[in-house]
Amino acid sequence: MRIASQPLCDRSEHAAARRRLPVTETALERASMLFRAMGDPARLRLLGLLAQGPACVSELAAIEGETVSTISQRLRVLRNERLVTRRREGKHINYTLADQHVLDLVFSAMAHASEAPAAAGLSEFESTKEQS
Amino acid sequence: MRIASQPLCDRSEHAAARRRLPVTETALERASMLFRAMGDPARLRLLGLLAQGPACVSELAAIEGETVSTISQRLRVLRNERLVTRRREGKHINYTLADQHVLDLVFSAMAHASEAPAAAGLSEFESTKEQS
DNA sequence: CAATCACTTGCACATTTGTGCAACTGTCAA
DNA sequence: TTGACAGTTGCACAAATGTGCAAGTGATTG
Repeated sequence: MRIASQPLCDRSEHAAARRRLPVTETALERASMLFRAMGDPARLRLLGLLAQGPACVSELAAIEGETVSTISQRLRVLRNERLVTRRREGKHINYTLADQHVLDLVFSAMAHASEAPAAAGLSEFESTKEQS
Repeated sequence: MRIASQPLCDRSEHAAARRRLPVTETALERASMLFRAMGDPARLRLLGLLAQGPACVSELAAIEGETVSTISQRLRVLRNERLVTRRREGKHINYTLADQHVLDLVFSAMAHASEAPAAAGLSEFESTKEQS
């Protein structure tokens, strides 16, 4: 089930023109897990809140208007990808962004997102100015 | 079903300590869609390939050992988030990374991912050095 | 000790997502 | 026009994901 059944085009010139990039398979796998963790509005909003300062679960639950359980689950996903860090302080457990890196990621994404008003009815072909 | 039913802790000092951040709800929504699009190993691998140069669908299908249909679907998701661009050239349609921005995002993620060897059995609390 | 607060987790359920097949559109060449 | 090639899309199905409830852990207080 992994073999392309349709006939292939022959475009090996392009393959030759590729730049070499150090992209290992495992790094790619991890990066995708990281993106997936951030790929949920609710979780991303949580990161946004934590970007403004540390907070405990029930605090976040109150702000979001969700159950503590739900928030805890969301934080668990973020924690699994080391996006947030947890520290016990007396009765509560405080969550914080793991590092500035995370924030950069979020801002980069928002920058990209605000450049183009999302995809809806974009023309079939963005530009069409070259020879056959 | 959106009201926290458990008793809340009172930590308003933290709320006061938050830094202001211009994070609109729609920007956040879009960013999460973007992350979601990148949150799949197969699609991220596609971005990795395109980072090395433009390619057409069947070329990518051959490299990945997948059906043309599958690759096309994956590219569609990336295209919806404006991560890649498409241009007809004769018989084929060439895909390219939309901009350098995208590459930065991927590299940032991989940097973060390689810092910590993914989460598995990390200690319950990363650090525990403060008063009650 | 028991009671309470703060949080986590097991489970069940509905929703979303990814995939391939088959059928479609669109391009080029004879 | 016909045929071959390059991609896309509708559909159905399996797998993954997000959610809340209820029951659990762990720390603090009486």
